[in-house]
Amino acid sequence: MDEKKGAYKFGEIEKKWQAYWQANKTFRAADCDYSKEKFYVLDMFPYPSGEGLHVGHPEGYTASDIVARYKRMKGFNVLHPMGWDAFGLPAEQYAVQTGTHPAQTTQKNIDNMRRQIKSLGFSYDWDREIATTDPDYFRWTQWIFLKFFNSYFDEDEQKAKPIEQLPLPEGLSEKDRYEYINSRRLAYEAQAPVNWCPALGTVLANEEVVGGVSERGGHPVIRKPMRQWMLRIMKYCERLLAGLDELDWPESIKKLQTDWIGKSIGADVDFRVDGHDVTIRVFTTRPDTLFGATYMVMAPEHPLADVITTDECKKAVKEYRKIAAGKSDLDRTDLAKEKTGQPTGAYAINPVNGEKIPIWISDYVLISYGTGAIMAVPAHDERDFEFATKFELPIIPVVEPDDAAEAEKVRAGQLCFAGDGTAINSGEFNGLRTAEFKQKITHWLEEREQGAEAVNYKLRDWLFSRQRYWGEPFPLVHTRDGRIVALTEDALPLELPKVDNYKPSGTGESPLANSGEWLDVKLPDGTKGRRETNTMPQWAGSCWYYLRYTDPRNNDSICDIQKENYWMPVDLYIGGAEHAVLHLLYARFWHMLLYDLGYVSTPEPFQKLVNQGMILGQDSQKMSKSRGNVINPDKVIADYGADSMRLYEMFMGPLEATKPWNMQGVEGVHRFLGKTWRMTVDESSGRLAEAVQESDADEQTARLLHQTIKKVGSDIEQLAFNTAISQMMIFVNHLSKLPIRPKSVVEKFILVLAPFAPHIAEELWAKLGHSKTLAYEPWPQFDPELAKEKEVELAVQVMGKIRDKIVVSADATEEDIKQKALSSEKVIAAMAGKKPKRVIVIKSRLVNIVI
RNA sequence: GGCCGAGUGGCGGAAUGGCAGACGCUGGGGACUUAAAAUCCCCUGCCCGAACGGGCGUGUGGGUUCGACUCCCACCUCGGCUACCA
Repeated sequence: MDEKKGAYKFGEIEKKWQAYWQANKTFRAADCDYSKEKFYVLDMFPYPSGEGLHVGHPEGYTASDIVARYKRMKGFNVLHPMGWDAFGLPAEQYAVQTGTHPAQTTQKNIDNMRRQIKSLGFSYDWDREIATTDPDYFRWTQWIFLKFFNSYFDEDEQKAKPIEQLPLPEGLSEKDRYEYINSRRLAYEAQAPVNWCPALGTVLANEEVVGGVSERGGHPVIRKPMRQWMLRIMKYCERLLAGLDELDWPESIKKLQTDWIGKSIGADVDFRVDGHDVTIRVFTTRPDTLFGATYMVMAPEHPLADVITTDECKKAVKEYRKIAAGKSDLDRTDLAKEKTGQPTGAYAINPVNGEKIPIWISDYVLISYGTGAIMAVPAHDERDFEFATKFELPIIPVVEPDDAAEAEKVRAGQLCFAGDGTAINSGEFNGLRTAEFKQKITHWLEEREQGAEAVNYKLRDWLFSRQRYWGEPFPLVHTRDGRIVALTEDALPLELPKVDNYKPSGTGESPLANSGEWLDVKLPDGTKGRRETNTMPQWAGSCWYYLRYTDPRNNDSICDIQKENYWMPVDLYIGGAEHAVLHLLYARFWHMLLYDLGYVSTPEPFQKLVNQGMILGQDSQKMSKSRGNVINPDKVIADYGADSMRLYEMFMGPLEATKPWNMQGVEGVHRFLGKTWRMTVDESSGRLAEAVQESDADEQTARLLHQTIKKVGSDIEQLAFNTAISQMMIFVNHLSKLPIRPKSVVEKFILVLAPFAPHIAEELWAKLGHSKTLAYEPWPQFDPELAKEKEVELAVQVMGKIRDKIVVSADATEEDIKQKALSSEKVIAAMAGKKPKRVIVIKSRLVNIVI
């Protein structure tokens, strides 16, 4: 078999151009080039796993690369970087098993994934590559942590300020002063529950707990309070909510963040406890149902539970609290299970009517939300209704629904109604509508100092420490006299110690607690102390990496403010929807702090966000090893080439959609590239095809070319890559049939193809006689006049049914079209002698005759 | 349970108020070839019909409109996320 000299040899071509781009630094982004408009297009950087790339990664990366390449051709100065979110559990677990340092594993995985990513020909500026595990990078992650530690939140101005500016009350002792300041830092220590596995003697990350037991070994996991570092994200709830309005993000993601923050407005109400000098505060969004409160529930962890429980109930309550403490989160929230609880024997006094109501403890009330206690209104709350039904507690309806049938059931205590209605059984408030009642009763409570309007958020302060080795160490020292001292900025980076053993310490502390002399510190003033042994969570590094790309080698600051000012914000951010809440919320939070302190110039980091959809296996199931339906990108690239891979990923369907892989589809786009090749190159000689000549395009070809330039350009702007590719296929199908293919037409098409399939485009561009890369060739202009059809075919409907088609010139008047349509024989027949009542003419579409 | 998204040929999808099924895959037929691969050409939603042609058709039922895959209401199914937040 003769190997054709000029066949489309994608392997060689792709290697050649990747080497060219690398050697010429083709995609290096120039900082602060004010002669061009900037465009920052960012991918969510990957965790460098041992599995390497899966086909989901290149989906987003190809989309962003097409935009980056297109924008360069449109004259933009494009920043398109890539890096590695390289701290994380798998490398550490591997270290525990094998003793290999996680840094080694990480480096190996990065090298492999970099090779894979490069083999797809993405136009990243590799000079800006970063890894979160690099001390030159995490030095600044630690630096930002110090900013949190050394800042407080000014409530009046609703912004963070340096801790030195914190106004101090007069006359504080040194100790009080220290505590006053500490209690206001944006990074603070607190006791918080962690997933403790007694059998393994370690704390587990949430993802290591599956179904309430440890992923490894299946041992029970309980919640145990431990000393933790927290970040005061709650201070930013309002700004995190308000900022969403300005962002060009999918509405569904904005809603997810809004719901995650979970703002609700209601009232705090104080209930006196009968026979005790204490009050229990509850939060409710329905103060209008106070008259229907028939009991009260406290979370098992509530600090007053011990105080108020009567002697008769002590034993049962103690037992219940013990069981609750041993339950995992999952057990507690399992809806299938029945509600449980114990009476404390104590009674609370309802402030609106003086009624005595029993106080229970139950784990359906969470200590972490609101005040950790509720007033239960079974008639109007599903959970209370279920609980009251089980424990035979009274149900008093106080809101009457508007629907009469519903109202009857509610009155009979048979139906729980949580909507708005009219007040009943509520004394002087009877007859009020829900909204008005809420206002009045809140005011009433305020007057008597038994309650007040209150706002609550679901979002908790961010538990920021992990009991792990492979993370950023906290730049903090615990002194022997019990103080916490931050390292100075010039002491950064604080690197991880070398350890022999990556196993957890067994005390619940991180493996760093075993790391000998690293732990002992002598501060510059001579004070001795022990280093903080927790490390930061994986989110830390990804909270600000987009900033580092603007100035990745800066040794004096996170990034130069002028460069930051030039490049930020990110104009287009593409990544998976699984980061809709956590990463995107945490990154916005960090950005706000840096904004408050003047280190960045924009209030929000990511202007436009797009989520790529999931790619399923050929069997339309989620790809997984166990199903054996995983597609290996290396294999696809070896068999069909990177350009085919890129093209197929985009041709499968809309970017945001979930869609199944299909190898035959890859062959389809591969055929298209082969056709494009043969349209331009003579396969036997490898030279330009003879049909490609200097000549003018015929009218139809010119029209199709201009339509293609127009459609592909606008489709890229809308990220509708599948339809752009389909248009290019139509074009190639047409042009390759022509015996003479005007060179200028071929050239323009190659430029249009280039963002999608850059290797073959570069090669063909060279064959067409150009000596340098097409990466910065201007995007071809289309002429709207040339793109217009001369004649259009219109459908003619009679009463909405198509009866004939007519061809008219594109500039025919409505009257011309009407005449032509009405004179059609088929139309006349269909009208069966009736007179047209109305004739609707939609130019270039159709005519509808109403009779 | 809640929220979000999606239901269109044998398959991925296109059309978001104006000719449903572009483009690709699959399947069928043909050309080229000693033969095969590759390539090229034609056909390919369903039903009736020899054909011309006709009828039906975008998850289901209703509605708005001259006209609905597209807008509104109700329901069904599938997928993703979430989990007692008072």
